[in-house]
Amino acid sequence: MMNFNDKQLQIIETAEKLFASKGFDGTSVRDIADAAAINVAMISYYFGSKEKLMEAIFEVKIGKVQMRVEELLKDNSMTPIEKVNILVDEHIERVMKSQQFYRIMICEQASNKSAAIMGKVKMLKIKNAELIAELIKEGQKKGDFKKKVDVVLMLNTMVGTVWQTIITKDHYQEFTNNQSLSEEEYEKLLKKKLMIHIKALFKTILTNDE
Amino acid sequence: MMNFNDKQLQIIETAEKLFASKGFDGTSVRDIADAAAINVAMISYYFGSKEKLMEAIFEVKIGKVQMRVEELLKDNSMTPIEKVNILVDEHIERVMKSQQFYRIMICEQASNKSAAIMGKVKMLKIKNAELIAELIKEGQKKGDFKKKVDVVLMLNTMVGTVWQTIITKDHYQEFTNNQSLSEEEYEKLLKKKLMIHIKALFKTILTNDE
DNA sequence: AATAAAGTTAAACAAGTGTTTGATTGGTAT
DNA sequence: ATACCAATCAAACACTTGTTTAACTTTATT
Repeated sequence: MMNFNDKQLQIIETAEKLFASKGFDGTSVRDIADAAAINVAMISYYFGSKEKLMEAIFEVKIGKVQMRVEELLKDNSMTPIEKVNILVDEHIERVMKSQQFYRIMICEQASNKSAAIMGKVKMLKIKNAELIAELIKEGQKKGDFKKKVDVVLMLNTMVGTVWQTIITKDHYQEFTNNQSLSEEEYEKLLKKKLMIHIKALFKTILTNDE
Repeated sequence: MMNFNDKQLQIIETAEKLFASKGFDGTSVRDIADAAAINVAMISYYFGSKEKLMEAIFEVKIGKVQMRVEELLKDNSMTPIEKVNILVDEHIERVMKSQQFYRIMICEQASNKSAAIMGKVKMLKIKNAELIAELIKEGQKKGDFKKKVDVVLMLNTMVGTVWQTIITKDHYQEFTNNQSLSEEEYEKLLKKKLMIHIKALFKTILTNDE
């Protein structure tokens, strides 16, 4: 894991926003340099290349998520059920807060150009799936969860639903008669709805035996 | 709705594949021309620009989906429950079959650069949501479905789960101990799992009253 | 067969790309 | 003060981008 200095972090932050709104290819190194008020050469100087800058962005973001999830699952003052619920809430909170970044991530995953980035994402996903699978097992032993649970499909439903809701939020604001709300209020409402919706789905997935 | 001749359709088909695997910005008009064995100028000649070519791709694909959904929902030899199940199955079948195209669509949506394309996608989504909302109402009248159903969230769960499963299918093949399967077999298995999973979720969303 | 239109081409175009260079600055340690 | 090294800069580099041009072949119409 690399350590970045202030200047690098400033560039990373600026680039993250630009990549998110205009895409990786759609953003030139000069755009980044202008927005960050630095010279173009500094990007190559600090990161080696535009591609490596992107990797640095992912490294920072993914590292944070990884740490938080591990911390939560280690905590043994909570039951598996509680942990799953918090996992859902925090995932939604996180994605809603850094929508920009997740837009890049989606694009990168969808077009899987950079092997380095895909590798990082894959590692994160696998690691998380393993941790959560263990959590589920714990809950099964306690008798809280049913015996057969497909962890991957469950996580895909969470991640997928949240993503799809964010991506299409503008489409449906009209449809669901929420035009009167400010963007902030509407996002708050969406967040709340999502949390209830996904936790309800998880309850079915985890407990409804038949 | 435009009508395209054979040459145009050939270019559309080639471009679709390239855009899907390398992204819109990642694919040059020369790449397309080479792959389609035509001269670069033909793209401008037939479509006006690279951007308009992309729009043409979306027009063709979206038109097909729109028609099929409308046809299915009009059919009155089936109950609402049956229609919902078919809707799920056909969605999964469709996305699995044209994974390439859906990768572009996801990227386009995530980075919303082209207003023209976003407009087309939005129209499709709204139209479909309206049609399915009507279908749900029908089911509610018959007493098959519960009273409060959030159609948008329900659709987001379907679309999102399928998408996420496809995007990350490589990550998890190892994790779920399916390395021995060929890619074709693994996709078949995924498709089957997805259909069961989502229909189960829909059953909860549509009927589980509490 | 003559004329017009459509299709196709290689080459040129202007603009933008990521990266490197080599000079210059500013601060730190000798 | 000197030497040193990292930071910063404008400029240049080599290359790719999407699009247009103008010449040509092919096809269809009269």
